[in-house]
Amino acid sequence: MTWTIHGEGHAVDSLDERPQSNRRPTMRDVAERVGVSRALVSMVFRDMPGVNAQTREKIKQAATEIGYRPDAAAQVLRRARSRNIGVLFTLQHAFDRELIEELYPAAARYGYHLILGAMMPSRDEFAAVEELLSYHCEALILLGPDLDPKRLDELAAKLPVVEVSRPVRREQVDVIRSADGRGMRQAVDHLVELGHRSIVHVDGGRMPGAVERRKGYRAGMRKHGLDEHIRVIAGDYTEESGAAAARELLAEQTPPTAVIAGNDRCALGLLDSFRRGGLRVPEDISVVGYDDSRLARLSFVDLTSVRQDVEQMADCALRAAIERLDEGRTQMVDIVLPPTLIVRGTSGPPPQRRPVDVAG
Amino acid sequence: MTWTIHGEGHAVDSLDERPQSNRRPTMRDVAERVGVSRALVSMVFRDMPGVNAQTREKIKQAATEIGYRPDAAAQVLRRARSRNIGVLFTLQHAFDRELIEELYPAAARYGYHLILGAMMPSRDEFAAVEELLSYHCEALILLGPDLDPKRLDELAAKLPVVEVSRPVRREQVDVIRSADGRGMRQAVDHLVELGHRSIVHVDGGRMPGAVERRKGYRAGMRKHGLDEHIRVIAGDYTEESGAAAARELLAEQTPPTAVIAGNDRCALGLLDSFRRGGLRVPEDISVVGYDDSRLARLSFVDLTSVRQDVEQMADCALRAAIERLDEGRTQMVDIVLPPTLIVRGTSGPPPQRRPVDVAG
DNA sequence: GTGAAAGCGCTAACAA
DNA sequence: TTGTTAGCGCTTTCAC
Repeated sequence: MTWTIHGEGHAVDSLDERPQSNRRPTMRDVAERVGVSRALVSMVFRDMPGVNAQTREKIKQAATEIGYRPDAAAQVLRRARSRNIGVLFTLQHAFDRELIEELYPAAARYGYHLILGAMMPSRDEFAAVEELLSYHCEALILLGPDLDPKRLDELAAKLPVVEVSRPVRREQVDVIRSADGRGMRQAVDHLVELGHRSIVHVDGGRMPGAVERRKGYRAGMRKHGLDEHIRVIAGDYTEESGAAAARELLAEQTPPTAVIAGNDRCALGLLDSFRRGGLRVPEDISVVGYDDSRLARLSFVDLTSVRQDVEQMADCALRAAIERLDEGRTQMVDIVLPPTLIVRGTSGPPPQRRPVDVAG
Repeated sequence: MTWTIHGEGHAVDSLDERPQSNRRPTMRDVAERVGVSRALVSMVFRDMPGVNAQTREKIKQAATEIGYRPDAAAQVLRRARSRNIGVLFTLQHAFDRELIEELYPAAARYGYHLILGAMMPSRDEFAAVEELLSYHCEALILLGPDLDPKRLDELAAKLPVVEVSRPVRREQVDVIRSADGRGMRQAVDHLVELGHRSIVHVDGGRMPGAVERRKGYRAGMRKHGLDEHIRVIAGDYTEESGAAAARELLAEQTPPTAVIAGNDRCALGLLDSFRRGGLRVPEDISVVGYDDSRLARLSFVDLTSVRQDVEQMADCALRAAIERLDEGRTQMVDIVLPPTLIVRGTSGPPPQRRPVDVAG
């Protein structure tokens, strides 16, 4: 291991370097500087009415001057309510990031704070949840994590829990999701309208929404009388699973004319492997994804995909938590938002072929 | 907008549903249950010596029974040191996630806690930093964010600040990065050894590490006497910029035989567009990425790429902070870790061509 | 090996 | 409109 270090680590006579041992300014410091009581400073920082505008201004300014900043720990400790909402995420899917992005403004709108809790191979669910609870989170929003039902019930007995995307069906766990079944049916409709009949689905196994998407695919196919063309290949929402499915299909005599992937990552694997296998998309085969992720929108991917309304999902998730927190709701709620099919360049009419299966 | 709601939001006579108004158990509850003092319980939870093993056991068990969990807010408030380290990230690049993943175990090793602060379009740097400071973070690790130098100096005057990947060169800001210049030279060496001479670099503009990578590319080319083949196309670490560069190159009479991308995302754009343009990789053109991200490792991408040692970067970042916190270091440190070229399937010998530029 | 007591910085109820 | 007061749950001396 080679490294370069500029500057050695020797301590100096700590006098001016950094205001060592200079404890952080407190409310008392601000109050004394202005010559008012601490309570008044507190009111100013909580934007409470009943403080002379001039005094308010003086206090704000004094605070800035001495670099005062409210102490979240003290606030959380003292207040009856923390107004903290914990967000448990895994960052495994681009969708997580998009949701978190939307959660921030939504939380601000409702006067709540978000506390992020990462769940990772190096940090299990338990550690993450404990941390969130130790910071007085009043509710939990779960983005990706695969908590087992028992644990979920335990948590939900203590505080409001909202699952996003995973329709868990526990008595006390709210669920926000998009109508995955409907989204899939839209995808099937779209392909059928283009003239496809042999449409395969590469699914997402046990991943969030995968069951509904699979069902939606089957229902959509049946609706068009394509029962005998129904075919699901097992996958897991990864590029690899898409690539594997593509290789399987490429090896066949009569590959399908269209494939609907469980999500965009899977679609990406399909796209790449089909093209490497010599198929043109969409001329030889159509591919449809799910999520309308950043990936799908890239000009060179240009993937037809089903879009979930992330902004609204974020808002609903927060609202679900807040309804329990502030409005006394105790009944479970399962909110299903409508998805939208975004047609792009990877879907088109099927290739002309000798009418070999006009049996249907 | 359509949605389905199962269950209506009417409040019930709050008696058994959820232990309403049941304040969370405190240390006092545990102490009373066991019949000891609160101080003792505190010692047990801090794993301090000097507590009878049996008593310790009884206390732990009582705590579990009543569902006691230490209150982080109270701890942070009371303790002289929070041992919290704030991590400011953007999630724009896969690298962020990998680093965070490694930071957790590293922090645990040193007895510190991580607090995540997301910086997003919907949440500016200021809000994120304020939040971290309000939770008594003792040091800040910056992953992606593009703080301006002035702000950086201000922060560094208050607490240790460690930049990962961005060599910012401020008097008091520690930097952990990999030797991007060296990594690029390795990439150039590799391609030259394969027989390439016309090697283009699609750079990363002002993104982290881009300057060094660009310099490394130039230096590498010069080392091999390929000065006149030096060519940098402007990019920004996105797939789009790679795709644009590829289109530009495809339109040329004599495209280069190899391209080194500023990062893997850019390489992905290059790969896709080259293939769509009818070029085979690596037979017609070689492509090398940077970061060795999850993307590069996908079997169907199989990208030759330069790997940064994420685990070690995480460890160094934490150590840099801790050296200032606990060991009195006050001199800036700039740690440069060696990268490794990972050769995969997108680089190979250049195509045989009429010897048109054997001038060099 | 154990317990009593004094706050950490802040909020909220009340009094002036 | 402003000030007083009593803790929130925990840590940390210091005395027993």
